[in-house]
Amino acid sequence: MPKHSTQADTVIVLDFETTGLSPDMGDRAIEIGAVLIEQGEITASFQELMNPGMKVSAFIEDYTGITNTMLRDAAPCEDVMERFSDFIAGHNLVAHNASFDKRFLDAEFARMSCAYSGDFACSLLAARRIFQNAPNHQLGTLVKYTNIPSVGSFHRALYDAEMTAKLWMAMLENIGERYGLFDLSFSLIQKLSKVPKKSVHAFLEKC
DNA sequence: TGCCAGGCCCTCTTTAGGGCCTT
Repeated sequence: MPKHSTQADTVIVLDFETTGLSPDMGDRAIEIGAVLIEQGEITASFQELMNPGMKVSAFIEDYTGITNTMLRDAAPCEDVMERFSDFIAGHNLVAHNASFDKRFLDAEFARMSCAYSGDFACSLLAARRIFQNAPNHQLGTLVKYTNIPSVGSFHRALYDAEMTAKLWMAMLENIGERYGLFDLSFSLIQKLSKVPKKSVHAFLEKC
């Protein structure tokens, strides 16, 4: 879908579980989870395990709870990513530490000559500016810090995507209440995420 | 043989180093 047709009032929040940290070093995706936010509510979701064609390490099995046995019968990455491409078509994208998920999305899509039209925003960069007093900016810490109810398992793709989506909405609400901004655009949060921390207040005052 | 990420961001900075965050 051409870039100019990206829907401005919706966003997809996504999270990858992977075999490691770097697609450039041969790491692959093993699970994708995502939710669609429309008008402040989660209205759709996507979750699939995928077979990376290699064994995952004991560390990854322990870290994610995703075992080699679970992946043995999963669909190949290419099949899952083709379905995921349809799910995200036309939407802007959000992830916690988006540079990580963007690298894997780009790498998996590059293997199948697939592209996407949306822009990325990073909930980690935004949270570092909006919640400057949080103990740290790991997803789990921010979920507790913002009193988001949490009853699932972190480090599974759909749950992390859901928690990131709720964090994203909490950040929009926080800015809205503090600065009287109730028509926050995706691009404004992108710009906020590049503002020096000490200039965040002045930036939002001008909006 | 041994090693292996990358981007952001702060500071004791910019001719650099190291912590944070993601799996």
